[in-house]
Amino acid sequence: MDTANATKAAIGPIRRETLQHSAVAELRAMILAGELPPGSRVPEMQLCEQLGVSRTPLREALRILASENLVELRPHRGAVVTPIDPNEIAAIFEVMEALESLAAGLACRKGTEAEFAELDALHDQLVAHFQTGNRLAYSTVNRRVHAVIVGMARNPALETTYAGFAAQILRARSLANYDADRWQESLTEHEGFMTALRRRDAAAAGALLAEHSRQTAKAVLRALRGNGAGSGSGDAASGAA
Amino acid sequence: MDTANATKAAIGPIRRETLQHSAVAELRAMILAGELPPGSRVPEMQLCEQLGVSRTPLREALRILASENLVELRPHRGAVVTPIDPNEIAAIFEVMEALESLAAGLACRKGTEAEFAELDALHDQLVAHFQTGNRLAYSTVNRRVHAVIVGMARNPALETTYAGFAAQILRARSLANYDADRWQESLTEHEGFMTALRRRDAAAAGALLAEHSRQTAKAVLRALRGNGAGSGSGDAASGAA
DNA sequence: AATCATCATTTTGTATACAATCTGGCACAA
DNA sequence: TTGTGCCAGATTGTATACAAAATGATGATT
Repeated sequence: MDTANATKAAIGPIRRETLQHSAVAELRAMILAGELPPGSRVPEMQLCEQLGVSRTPLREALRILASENLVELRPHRGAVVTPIDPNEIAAIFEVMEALESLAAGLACRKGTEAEFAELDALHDQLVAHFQTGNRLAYSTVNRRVHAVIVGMARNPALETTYAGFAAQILRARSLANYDADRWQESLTEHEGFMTALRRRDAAAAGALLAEHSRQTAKAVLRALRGNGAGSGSGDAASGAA
Repeated sequence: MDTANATKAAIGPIRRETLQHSAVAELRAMILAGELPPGSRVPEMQLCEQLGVSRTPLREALRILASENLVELRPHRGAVVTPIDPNEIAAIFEVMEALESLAAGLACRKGTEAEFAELDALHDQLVAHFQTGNRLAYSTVNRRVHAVIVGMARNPALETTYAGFAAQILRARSLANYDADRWQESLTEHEGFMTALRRRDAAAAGALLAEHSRQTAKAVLRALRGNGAGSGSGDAASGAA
């Protein structure tokens, strides 16, 4: 059957993406880009004509996004883009700290030479973007560095969980441009755990990445709370960062 | 959340649960009970008449279960109950170890006296069930102990993530009755981390719960692989437990 | 004037009908 | 016999129509 498919595929790459799948991708992009701001209502019919699909695939897409915590579904009351609750973000960072530490340790033991080389290359880009002052490029490469480290852990469960939390944090960051001083600190911390990674020192790398995560959390949360951009109601928010 | 629901329910228990929601609950129960065995195909129409709902809510329910990794959806090819892949389970246990350790540490700092008392009571039940030889009751209480600890961490993100992984592990356990010797070991480990928890010793509790998780992983994976019940293809499975 | 009940509008939840795709088997030719 | 192309059945993806619930406004009553 490979030959049959190959023949057909060679002639025409049969468009084979379900509408719901592309709807999920598009909506997720919209939300992560801040196009649909946190807390905004998301009427189904409006999105239908916006995306050019009917309600059925759109609703299924919303269910998927709800499972990623990108939207909230209230029965009979519609969907809203999940508001950024500083307490939720603080909680996510608590878990992220553990995940990054785990990832770093596993990466030291399971990463390939090629991956370590890629990490080095990415880190060089990071330094370059810092010196150029290109903030957007820096944070893009920054995310990629962490993603590569997580990937090196050879753990799909970890990877999926990490990606979900990373998306939430990205959303939180986008609405609170955080401290400029933090930039220098961040790079210094990157230098630190990169050194540990180059030595394949699992314990040190884990500890340093955890510390990096903790400092990032502190900065993001300070920006979030200072900004007052969140829509959540504060509670036991103190002890988190 | 119980209190909020209780308030409304107290005035008028307007039993209005959407069909999709109850369909999710019922299907999830079926899957976790092993009624729908891992790997089995799940034709939509068959489930429709079995649950007495139409395809629309059922499909949305399947999407939700897919996001929990309880079913897999292949486009145009239907859904199957997610097969138990020992490598996947090993990966989940790796993450669980980190999560349990995190939870124990946080629980020591954030748990209330009432919760610690509840833990003690549950532990007593655990001992009783062990002495009685009631294995089913033991494992039920066992799960509850861990759930309470996780709940004491006051971290919704952690709680949700933990619950998802716990469900997967439960499924894996159900199809491989694991070692009887393990039972005694398990109880001993429970005694250990309970002692640490009573002292509110976050570091020790974290370490002991991580160790407990690691030992459980080893036993479950040995049973899984010995049984040959999984459908996955083996790879880099060795270093996990 | 304020409060409560009632109703119309709007939005979501569900069912069903139609279109596209996959699977398996059959006939036909080499 | 073996391989290929094609067709029929079954299953999924999508659209639309209908039912139920929530929201907001309107009017009556106190």
